[in-house]
Amino acid sequence: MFSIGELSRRTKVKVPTIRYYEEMGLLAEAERTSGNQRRYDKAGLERLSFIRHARDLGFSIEAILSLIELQDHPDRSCETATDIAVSQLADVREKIKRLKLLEKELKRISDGCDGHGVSENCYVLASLADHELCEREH
Amino acid sequence: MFSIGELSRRTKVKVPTIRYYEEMGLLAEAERTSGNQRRYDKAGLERLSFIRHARDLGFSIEAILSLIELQDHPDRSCETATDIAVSQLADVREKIKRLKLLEKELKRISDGCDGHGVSENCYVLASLADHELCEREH
DNA sequence: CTTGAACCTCTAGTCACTAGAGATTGTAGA
DNA sequence: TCTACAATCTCTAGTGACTAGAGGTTCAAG
Repeated sequence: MFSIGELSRRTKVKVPTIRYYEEMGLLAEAERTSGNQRRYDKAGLERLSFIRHARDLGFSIEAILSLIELQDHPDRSCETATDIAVSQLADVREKIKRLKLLEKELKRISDGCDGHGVSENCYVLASLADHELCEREH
Repeated sequence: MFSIGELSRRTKVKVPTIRYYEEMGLLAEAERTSGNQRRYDKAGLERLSFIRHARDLGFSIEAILSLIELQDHPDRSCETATDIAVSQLADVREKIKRLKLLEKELKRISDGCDGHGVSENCYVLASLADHELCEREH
């Protein structure tokens, strides 16, 4: 049995965040000492690792809640879990696509400027002001 | 002179968002009709387009505030604007890098599952639970 | 038995909006 | 000119996923 601080150290999840996860129903309510402090065991550690890992992968709290519900009903099909992962993947790919376009434009913008006065037509400001200067839609 | 709704239609920025930008100091306080409704001119339209474009590129409100301040003091060097753009570009590249790692892992995860029961070792759930299954750190 | 780090709950703040209530205004058609 | 009613106004509260701080209590080492 270990304290919330120990759990925090082991999982790299901050203490208030752990309490927040409990409040959100991601973590079961922890056992308490006679003095009302939370105590965790290996199961708690594992669940928090799961949550942290899923959050790192960009899953929303809500999605994780579904995943957890699934774990607690092992009779159901794995399909839902796969659906959630697949939709997460689509999300990530969309984000990458958008960011790559932005990267291109930002590179173009920041390469165009070389430290002259703003009054003499700063390319950064001009580019932002005038969408016509973009190479493509975004 | 046009209304906030018209401005919204032209810039694709929602009406409450326009009011929010005004409150945040990104947009100057608009002129008003005798009945207290906001009226905008070409200058307002241009500034809002600038803001929208910068937001699309992921600049924070705070960064845009700096950029606007720069526009209003054309005597200063363009360097600050370039710095902001360059740091934005670094941000975007970092995000792309991270997302690509996630994409890889998510692909691996969602490919591994084919609809069998969760109890028989669903790969999605197992992967999330056990970081050891990751190909690399994230 | 004392000290002080760690813990507790609670409220409020973050960012960039978004939604809704309830009241007022602008404008097009009769 | 009157009447609808869409659009506008202000204000408050909610979103997601935390983070920060106040003020009080408990645990564990010395």
